[in-house]
Amino acid sequence: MLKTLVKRSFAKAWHRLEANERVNKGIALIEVEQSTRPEFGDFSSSIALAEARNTTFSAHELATEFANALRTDTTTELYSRVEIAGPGFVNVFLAPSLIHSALRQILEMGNRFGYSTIGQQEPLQVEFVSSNPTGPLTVGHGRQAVLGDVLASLYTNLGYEVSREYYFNDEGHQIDLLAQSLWARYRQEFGDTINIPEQGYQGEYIVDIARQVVKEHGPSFTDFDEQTSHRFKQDAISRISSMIKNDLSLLGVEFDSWFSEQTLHHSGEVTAALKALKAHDGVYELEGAIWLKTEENRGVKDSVLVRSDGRPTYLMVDIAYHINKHRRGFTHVINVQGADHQVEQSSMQAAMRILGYPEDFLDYAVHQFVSIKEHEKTTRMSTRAGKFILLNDLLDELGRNVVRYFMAARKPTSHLEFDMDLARTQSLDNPLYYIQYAHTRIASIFRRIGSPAMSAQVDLSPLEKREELDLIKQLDRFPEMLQQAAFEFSPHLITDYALTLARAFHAYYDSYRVLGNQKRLTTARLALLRGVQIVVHRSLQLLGLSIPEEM
RNA sequence: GCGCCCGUAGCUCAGUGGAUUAGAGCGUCGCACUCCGGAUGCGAAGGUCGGAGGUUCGAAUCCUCUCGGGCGUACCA
Repeated sequence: MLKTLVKRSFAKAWHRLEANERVNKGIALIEVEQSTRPEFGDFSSSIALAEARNTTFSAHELATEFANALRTDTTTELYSRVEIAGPGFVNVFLAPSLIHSALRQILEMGNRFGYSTIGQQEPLQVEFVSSNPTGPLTVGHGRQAVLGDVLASLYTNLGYEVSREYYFNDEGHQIDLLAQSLWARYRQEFGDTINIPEQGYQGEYIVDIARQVVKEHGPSFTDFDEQTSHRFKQDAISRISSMIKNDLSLLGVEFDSWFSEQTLHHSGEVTAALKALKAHDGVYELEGAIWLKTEENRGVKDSVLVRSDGRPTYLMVDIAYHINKHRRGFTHVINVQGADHQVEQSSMQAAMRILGYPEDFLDYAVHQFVSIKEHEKTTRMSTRAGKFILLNDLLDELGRNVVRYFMAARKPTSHLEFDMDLARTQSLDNPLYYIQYAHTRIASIFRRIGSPAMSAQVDLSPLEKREELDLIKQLDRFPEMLQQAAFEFSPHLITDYALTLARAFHAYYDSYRVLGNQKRLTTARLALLRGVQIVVHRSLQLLGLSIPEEM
């Protein structure tokens, strides 16, 4: 990577500068950044400005010294020019041959470009969606599904051994309510006036399920006894979870494992988890309940683990679940969750601390909510009231690619306003198609010439236009951007990057002709297009979007 | 009250310490096709980066206060 090379050379030059007695030794942080304007070169450093105070030089004098140190480094031929500008910036202009070598590397790597081995195959789990099987997925879940799925791909790309998991709350109060709601709807089919419980589920889908039960079993369930309750529970769960799986699959999201909450209860892991917390002095009793000591973390008060009637809370079970994850050998766990789970996140982190797990074991990728804007009206989601826009409806109308793109293109910590009218009427002006079109145009030119294999040995020296060198520099940034997107839980960096790259490509392609009489030039430009194609391909792939050859 | 997130162009959003032109898409207005796919390109108009202080050589970006919006603040899950 170009930046790495530059940074290394800067560090070396700075090291030599430290021989000067007017400079303090060994504390400078070498910062290199990509220049924002062409006249500032390719990379620049403000190190002289930041470090002048640790020397007896002025910032400008220090920059001069530093620039000289860079220029006299004869071991490399990185720069065509080194300049000082403004109050003390040092700007370097890369030699074209160096930039060409970056493209050569991309051609050599092909579709492996951007992969990294940082993760060293460490087992990492991404847990996401994990919606209760009490109703179909909403657009909010859709955002989480896309976020989790892309993060999982990103970490795979960084060399982690990634597993996607869905945690299934198939036990507890909400499930009881679900069964009761289904029972009420079932009896209503026979004209009985049984009401849905106050906090129960009102959605139309419960009616559909009730009708199916009627169809299969008739009026045979006359009382809501233990057996019927159990039956309705399992029936509702299995039907709703297959709805959920179906929606996810339409979105292109596949899980490696589905973890059932019931298993934690049956295996005794919940009890064991409580015991472990007790052994670490992490709990206390008050008013007949057992509480977790959260040490007033981020303004969050202590939470109940075991109710006074002896039943464990959701948090208690969740702690057992995380112990289970740790035992399964995951060294990193990323939980993707909505912003409404803040308290749980703090409590869980506290529990992990109490149990002595490493600080980096558990991370939360938090995302804000989604609202749908349609005809100037904004609708918010609420599952229980039965008023929500279903992910399924969105997929039906817009298709997997558009939905995934819109969900991924926003910074997760920002509220996402999904503009239906825009998504519909402008689907042809959609940025997604603009990116895909870049790939298509390149695919088309290679089809036309019979798609010869592109050798990395090709002579790239004819690539001397500023647009060509800029394109290569953009391609070269790809791996670094991917790392940032992964570590900052920010898939939108990929969509931003891809859009910028596509723009640069379209502009270039419009003003320079690739196929021509000059063989060397044509070959070199084809190599450049291949490089762009590789990176666009990889971007779309990581986002889970289709990569069209034709549109 | 307390905690977290957000406030940047008409709309939807990037940018979270760097250089007297703060970016993109959509929308508006104008221009460019005998040419590798026009799902394209070029240009224009449009912003005191919610407000006020502060830190710094340097602030949309960091700190404090403040105004506005969202989400929490359950012996719900």
